[in-house]
Amino acid sequence: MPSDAAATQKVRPIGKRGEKSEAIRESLLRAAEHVVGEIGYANASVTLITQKAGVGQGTFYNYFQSRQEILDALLPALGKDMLSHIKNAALGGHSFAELEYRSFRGFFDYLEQTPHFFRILNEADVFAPKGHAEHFETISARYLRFLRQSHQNGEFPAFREDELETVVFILIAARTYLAMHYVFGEDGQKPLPESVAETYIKFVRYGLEGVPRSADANEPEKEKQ
Amino acid sequence: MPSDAAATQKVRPIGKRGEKSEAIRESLLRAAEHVVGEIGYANASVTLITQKAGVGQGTFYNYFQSRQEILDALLPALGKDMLSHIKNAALGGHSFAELEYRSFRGFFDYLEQTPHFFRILNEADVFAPKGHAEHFETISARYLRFLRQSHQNGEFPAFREDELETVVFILIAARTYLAMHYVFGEDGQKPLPESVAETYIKFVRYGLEGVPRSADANEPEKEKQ
Amino acid sequence: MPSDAAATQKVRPIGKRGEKSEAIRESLLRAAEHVVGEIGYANASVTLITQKAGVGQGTFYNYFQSRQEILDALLPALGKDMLSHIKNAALGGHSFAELEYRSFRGFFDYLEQTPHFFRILNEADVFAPKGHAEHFETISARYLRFLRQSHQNGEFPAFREDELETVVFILIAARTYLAMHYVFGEDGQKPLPESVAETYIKFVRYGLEGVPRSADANEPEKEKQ
Amino acid sequence: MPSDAAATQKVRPIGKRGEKSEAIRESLLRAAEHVVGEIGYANASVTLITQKAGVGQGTFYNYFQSRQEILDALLPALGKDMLSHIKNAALGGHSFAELEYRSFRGFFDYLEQTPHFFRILNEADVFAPKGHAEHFETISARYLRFLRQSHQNGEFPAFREDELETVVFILIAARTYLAMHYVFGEDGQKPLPESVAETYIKFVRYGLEGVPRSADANEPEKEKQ
DNA sequence: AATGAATGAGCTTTCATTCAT
DNA sequence: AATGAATGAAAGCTCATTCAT
Repeated sequence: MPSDAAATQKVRPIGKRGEKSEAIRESLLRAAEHVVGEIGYANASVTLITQKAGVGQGTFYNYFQSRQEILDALLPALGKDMLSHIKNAALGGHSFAELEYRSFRGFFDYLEQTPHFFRILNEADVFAPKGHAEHFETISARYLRFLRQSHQNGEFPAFREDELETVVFILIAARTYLAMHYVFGEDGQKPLPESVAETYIKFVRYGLEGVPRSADANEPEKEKQ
Repeated sequence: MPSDAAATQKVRPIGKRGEKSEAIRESLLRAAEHVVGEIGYANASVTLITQKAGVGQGTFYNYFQSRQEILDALLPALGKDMLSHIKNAALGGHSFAELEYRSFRGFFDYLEQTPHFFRILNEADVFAPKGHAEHFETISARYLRFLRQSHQNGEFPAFREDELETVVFILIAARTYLAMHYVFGEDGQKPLPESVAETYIKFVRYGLEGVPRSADANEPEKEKQ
Repeated sequence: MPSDAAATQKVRPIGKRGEKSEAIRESLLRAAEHVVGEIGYANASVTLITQKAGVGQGTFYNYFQSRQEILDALLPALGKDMLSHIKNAALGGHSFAELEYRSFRGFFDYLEQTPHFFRILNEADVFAPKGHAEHFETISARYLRFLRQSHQNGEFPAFREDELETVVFILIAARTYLAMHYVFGEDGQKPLPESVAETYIKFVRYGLEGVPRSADANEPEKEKQ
Repeated sequence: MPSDAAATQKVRPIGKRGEKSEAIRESLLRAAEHVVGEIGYANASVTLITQKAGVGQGTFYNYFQSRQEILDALLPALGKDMLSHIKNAALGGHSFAELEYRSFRGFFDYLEQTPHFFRILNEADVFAPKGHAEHFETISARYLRFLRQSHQNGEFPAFREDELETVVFILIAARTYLAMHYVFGEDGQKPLPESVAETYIKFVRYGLEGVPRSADANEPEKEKQ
């Protein structure tokens, strides 16, 4: 639930000591998320973040050692969010193709409801390399586990297990670029066109599972819903 | 040959007026390329660039209207370079798979000999959006033309022509991320492992061309060279 | 008491928070006054001002949004000073002529003890137009009120009330130019010669009040003091 | 005749050597006049001036030793113009009042047809002090001669000759301020209201010549024209 | 004599971080 | 622990002037 009303959030002091501490930290992270999401890492000044968080400027340094530290903390925090969203979205799928399709859609759902996320993700590579690496590590590891499992279940036998990592990178890359171009392209944010999702899943299924060469394949058997 | 020794290059005045002018402009671009490649757009100050170029600070503004302008000029200039390199690399291929494989290798060759390029490419999205958009436009258009031609030659009949754009984005994304992780991963620059290239091309071929499900496919028939 | 020794003033922190703040702001204004008074608006750099004020450069922007802002603040601040000085000087006068004479002298007294003022006033027209307009508005309005009152008391019946504004401009102009030439002329600052003051007041009295043509007028009845 | 079409003037080479030289110098002065008149001394860069003059940047320094030099040359050059215009305007007047009135109008005529002039005059005090002093010297000397003559002819007997200088400063000041407020006030340039001219001349005539105290003077006998 | 590119001093402004309160 | 004022390094950019051609 990274959403939140726009204006300055005032930290409401809660009961125990540590809880208040935690609340401020949270508040700063939330504020940073908004600020970065709106104006980018480059312009996310400590002043802006603390203002949005409703705390004094100096307070910042009681919770983070440097501006860079909070920037690096941003993506991993959101990443967890995203992962759990995707996990949910994938529930109920059975075959690899089903699961992949659902999680693909889950990813784009998440983007739609968390518009800041993509900018944070995208710029992190440059501005929060540590955070980016950590995030990437996490999601690619999970993705890899998923592929391995499918592989052990006998899917895409044309690939050796040690090839799966490469495939993971390709799939993550694809998602990201498709988001970049179709969702966050020139004129504001739009939903991903269904046709793009279908082309993607077709390409991936064929790529991994293979398909008869003669393919009359223009009606991919995406899950009936 | 954008490479060059590290230290300050001194501009040697050449014969005619315009030639010298051109030489300085070139020199500044070259310097910017180095600086950005090494420390990123964010830290590429005009001072650093002019120092590296061996000219006075003020001189910069005789050739570029602003710092941003040279940053935006960087990628398109290098992009041309890259494209012609890849074109060369692809010469002699016949089938889609052959051409794709060769140009894929060509891309990674280029990265190897132009180590700055990747950082410039990667950060451009954030720091030189105009330049990045222009570059992306160019390469995806070319890529699309290539896919369309193959499609008209009867390759990957499982895809409709209007799906090819999506495929192009996936392929470009894949290259980029593979470069990011295998070539510019944690410990300095390394060549792309051949196994990764093979996995990539296998995935793409299957993805587009299809393959018998029973695939004994672990010996991809990449072109014999 | 805007006077002060030349060198860097060190801000002595006073008791309460707000007081110190106010002290620094004052200090900056005072410093700006000195700097502008000595080398003119054009050369009054933020660096110079903060140095003279004895604070760090960045501190400046905690108190003023821009260099221009402090420049615009200068004249209105001093203008208030001047007005109250003149008001004081005029106390006790009765007729128009008496009041005018006293306030004229008051003006020149003020210049004498606030030597920076004149340059600030003079250049403001160009460098701090907002401040200048505000100042001019204030003093001409006050002057006009004064003339109107005298007029209602039956003085200078040769003029209609709507002519008084024009007269005000003439009188302000006269003061300013006389200061420019006699006080701040070529060789440093000098007091206004009494003879000039007398000529001025004679000219104004005749101009407004009239005088017998045959005037034996070389002994103007300026107030006996 | 300082007027001239707007765009870049191209210097047309004329017959003799020295003439061309003179033409370029003239051209630069003319250009500077325009530039300063439009954007003020502060923003009148050498580049702008040479561009407007249609000569190379470097050429400037063949004709003036510094930017300041041309700025100082500006007002005296225009001042001559103005003086001859005023002289013309005054032709035919007989009494002091007549002559003064005519030259006063002549001054405002000149402003009307040479709109740049006032800005140049006004800012010169700050930006071209040498030029300003020279100009002021010239015009006040001439004015003084005029007053002296009238004085010797028996006008304003209430004043001693040594008082006339002070009067001159007052009169020049008055003109300038009236121009500033009525002609170049807030909303662009406007002609001087006739009523202001009348008030001025009335004030001056009375001031110098005296008038019966009982004055029913609201119909000043300005010259019948 | 005319040129215009090269230069660097100097400007205003931003902002992460420190630290006294 | 919370604060916010103070700080100064560093940035982009302008422009009068020089000078080689």
